[in-house]
Amino acid sequence: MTVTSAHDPSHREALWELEDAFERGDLISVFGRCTVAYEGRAASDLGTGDRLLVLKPDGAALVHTDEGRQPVNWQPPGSEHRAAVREGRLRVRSTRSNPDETLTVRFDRVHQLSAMAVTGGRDLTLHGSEEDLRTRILERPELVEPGFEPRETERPSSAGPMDVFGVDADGTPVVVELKRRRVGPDAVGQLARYVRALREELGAETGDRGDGGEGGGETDLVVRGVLVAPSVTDRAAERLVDRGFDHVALEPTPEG
Amino acid sequence: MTVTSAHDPSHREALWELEDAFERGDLISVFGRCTVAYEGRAASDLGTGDRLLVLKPDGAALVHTDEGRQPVNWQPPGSEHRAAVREGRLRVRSTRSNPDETLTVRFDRVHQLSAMAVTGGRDLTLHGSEEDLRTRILERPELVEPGFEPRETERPSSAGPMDVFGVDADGTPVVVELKRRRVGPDAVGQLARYVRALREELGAETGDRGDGGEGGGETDLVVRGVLVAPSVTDRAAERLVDRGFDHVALEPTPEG
DNA sequence: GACTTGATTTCGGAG
DNA sequence: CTCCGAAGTCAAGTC
Repeated sequence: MTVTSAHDPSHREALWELEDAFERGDLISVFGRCTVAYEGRAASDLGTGDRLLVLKPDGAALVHTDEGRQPVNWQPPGSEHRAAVREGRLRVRSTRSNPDETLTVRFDRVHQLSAMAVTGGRDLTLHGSEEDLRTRILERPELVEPGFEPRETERPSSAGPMDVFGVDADGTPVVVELKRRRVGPDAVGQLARYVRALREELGAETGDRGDGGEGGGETDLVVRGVLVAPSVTDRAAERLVDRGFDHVALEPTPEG
Repeated sequence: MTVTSAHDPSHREALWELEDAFERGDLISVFGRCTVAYEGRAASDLGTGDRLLVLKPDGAALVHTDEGRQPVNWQPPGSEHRAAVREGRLRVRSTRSNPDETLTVRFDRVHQLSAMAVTGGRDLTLHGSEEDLRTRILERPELVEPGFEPRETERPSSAGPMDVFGVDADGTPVVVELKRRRVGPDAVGQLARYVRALREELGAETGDRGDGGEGGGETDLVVRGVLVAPSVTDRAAERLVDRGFDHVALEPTPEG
């Protein structure tokens, strides 16, 4: 494992090290006093201060301050890094196209520069995702409700693919929307789109009533909607009732 | 500006440096060969490999590989960092509560460790956000349509606050939903929620017709919905027509 | 605290 | 390439 490291390098030295590191495909970390400018989908400016710049061989660039999980400025993978000394400062610029975006970091001083070749070991195994929830339901459909029979996942519709499509004990079609965590009103809207699309597809007699809510009631709903999530917000619960949909409380993995 | 730097430190040396850096409130960068384990809202494991660990004094922790804008593992601000030598490895652990989450990085070897005190210079001026779009519309309402009069921003409703509420040239109430970029069907659903809520609030005669789409037409809509965004997807456009809403093509800043 | 929405969201998959 | 939805989304503002 080769690690390059330079303490308080001159701009020239830093430039050489950066260009070598770009060439080698290293992962790079630069501490220094700098300004940052971004222009692309939006535009931003950041005054002088000490920050950490991370440059990745895939084109990603991250400018981090001492706070926050998010970089204060960045450039996504696919960008191209270039470095130069301009007007007495070390300028690092990352550009990409589609959309055209440019991130420019200008260093007054570079305090510390490190670079390391990094390959492999990128495969993360994650548990507790929405896919885990789907697997759980397909293996134990009764967790949705007794008699539920999944028929298809990612079933296409004019509104896009629905998470799980199946039928209940009465043979009534059921659209199931899965969420790995507590959900708000948007998820109900999403479920409603799929249910509506399926009702239209099946030529359901009821059209899309059930919207109005009060009074009418959900007579002869030929397509049911079920939201499977650990819990729902109050507003989401209201909308579920309005639409005549059901909520099933379920975690992506057994006992959290 | 004080920068601490250690090349190929022993675990003991790295531990001392880390603990000092925690004490000083430094921003820390660690290159090394490590495994990563996460447990909390979900759970994940990452096998041995060379990575960059960034530790912030606000509690944020980031594990970066050579690819991607996103860290492969992380801990949000508010966590607490601790370091120790265990079983011949340098273990760095960040924990937080609510939700209870733990990130554990175990280093076989530390290649390079740097730390620097970083304060201030965190104020970013960003242009091109949704707020800029709102400002633009409030200053030049005719960009929405001739005769449009904004009356309120963030107007509350049972469905949440609407971006802009106003009236058109005929005095008809208008709900405006703003998006800084091209939008899909979800934005139309969001607008529909606000429009429906306002119709109910105003005791509108039409309820929420206009859904069925074909035929009926949008007779006597007492509340209009306008989506302001640079552009919309085909599916979103269909839903706009279904609902009887309008789209106004507008960028958050002049000549984007 | 919970809730809602925006974001230079990023990311992955399908068409 | 665009479109669509998930994410350990994060982060900000409000209640």
